[in-house]
Amino acid sequence: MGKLQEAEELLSHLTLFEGMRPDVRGELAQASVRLRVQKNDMILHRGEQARGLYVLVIGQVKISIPSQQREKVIEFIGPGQAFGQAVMFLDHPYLINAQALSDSLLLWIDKRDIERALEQDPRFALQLLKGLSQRFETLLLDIEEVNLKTAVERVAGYLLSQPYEGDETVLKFNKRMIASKLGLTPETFSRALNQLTQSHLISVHGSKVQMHERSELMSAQAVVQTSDQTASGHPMANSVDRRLHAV
Amino acid sequence: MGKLQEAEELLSHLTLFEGMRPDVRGELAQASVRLRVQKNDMILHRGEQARGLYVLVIGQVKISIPSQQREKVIEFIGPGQAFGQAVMFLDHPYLINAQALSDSLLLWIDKRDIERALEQDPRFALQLLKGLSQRFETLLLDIEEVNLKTAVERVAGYLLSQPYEGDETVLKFNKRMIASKLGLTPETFSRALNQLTQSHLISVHGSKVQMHERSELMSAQAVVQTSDQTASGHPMANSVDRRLHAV
DNA sequence: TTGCATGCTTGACTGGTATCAAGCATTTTA
DNA sequence: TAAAATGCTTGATACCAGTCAAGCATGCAA
Repeated sequence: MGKLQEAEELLSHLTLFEGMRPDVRGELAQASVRLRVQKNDMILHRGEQARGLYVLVIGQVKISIPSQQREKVIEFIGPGQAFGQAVMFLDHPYLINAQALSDSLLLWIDKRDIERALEQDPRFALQLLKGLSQRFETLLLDIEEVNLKTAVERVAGYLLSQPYEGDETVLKFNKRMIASKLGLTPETFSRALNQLTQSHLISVHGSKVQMHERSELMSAQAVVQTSDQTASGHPMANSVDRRLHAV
Repeated sequence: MGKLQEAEELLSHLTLFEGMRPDVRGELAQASVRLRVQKNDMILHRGEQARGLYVLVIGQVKISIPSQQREKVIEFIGPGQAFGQAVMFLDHPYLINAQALSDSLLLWIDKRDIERALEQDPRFALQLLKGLSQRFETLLLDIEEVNLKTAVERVAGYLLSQPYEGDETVLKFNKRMIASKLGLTPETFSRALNQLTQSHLISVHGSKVQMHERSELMSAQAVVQTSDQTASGHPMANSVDRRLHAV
């Protein structure tokens, strides 16, 4: 019966379970449920109670906030990433929907098994914390973008953040979804691509985008200032030193 | 020398350290640095390297994303809450600023001590995970609001979310900051309060806000749909049952 | 092949929020 | 108490993005 070995094999390749004690990982492998979903299947709905977490092994998943008028895409999940953790630890119902964008293979692990592993292996706890932290930071950056950047800037930023070959990127999702991820309507997204084209920074053919001058595109992205301006009215060479005078 | 007992006493009252093994908590208490900051002091800057985390014991702290044009307030931290964790686990520089809004007492704990405690006490890991999850959810809700609600709706929602006595709320921060938290300019915030006043839903006197009809104010808040519409084109009574046919 | 749905683009228009500017009120400083 | 800074409000205006609508291209189905 190779099922168990197979599951262990899967887990051992995922960052989330990296560095774990083999025996604890083995138990998780045994507890994990392997599931296949088809393109467009809903994996979880807003409002449902969370009973465990998901790890995507193969495929693509869309995380979004549903709304009658229009949904808001929060992020695209790729292989190796987990989702549904945050809510699991809080005993809240899900705030988000998760939908398969392609036929996918997932692992599902029950909350109780997660907590048991947590108790036995601190390295697993650390991996979970890292994963959550990563997604937290991503949300922060998204909030920053929506609040401080225009449509064209966000689109430029998105293009630059994508993997590319030569000067070409291929959009991995349909434009409607990318627009939603950037907090835009499809129309505005289309017009933003148009503007960048007019400025000779890119050219678009379907889902293929050529970026002619990455450096110029970066200036169009209007980066938000990243560090060490001394805070207005509170000059401070190094806040760590200053603040570590214990009381 | 009561310093150590004092620190232990402090920790034992904070949710983050609840349920910990006393000896591990003792070590954390010993490792923690107690620090006082004054109103308006910067506690940490964007771009700095994270070496540990902070727990607010007394006071108020503002977490914000700095920007030349205008800052974006992410959240207000109250006593008992931790901040700076997310980045700590990732070895990234901070994305945010933290500034004291009033004279405050904080604890600072070095990353290595946190990780040591993590290894020894899984309950601490769970508390950390819960804390991070909570803040993750909060960010999600903020993104939802910015994307799907108008200024007036966001202001109504904010007022309803605040603690109140009778029909009165007292705004705990200046309006400029609240506006930024809601992703608005101070002008728009002011006008939104005005609109709600014109509709006889509230009346404002300085930082005191009277909410005349909470129920009507709630309808002005235009709640986003919360659950179980069956997904367009993918009817499914209960996704858990359906998806748990393991492969 | 035709028909129909879906995805994307483009145009005209609207509207909500930001911006700029002025003025008042309150608090802080001298 | 006066002077200055800060916080807040209000008005006029601008502009960015959303909405509505039409049209085209592509892909899928009959």
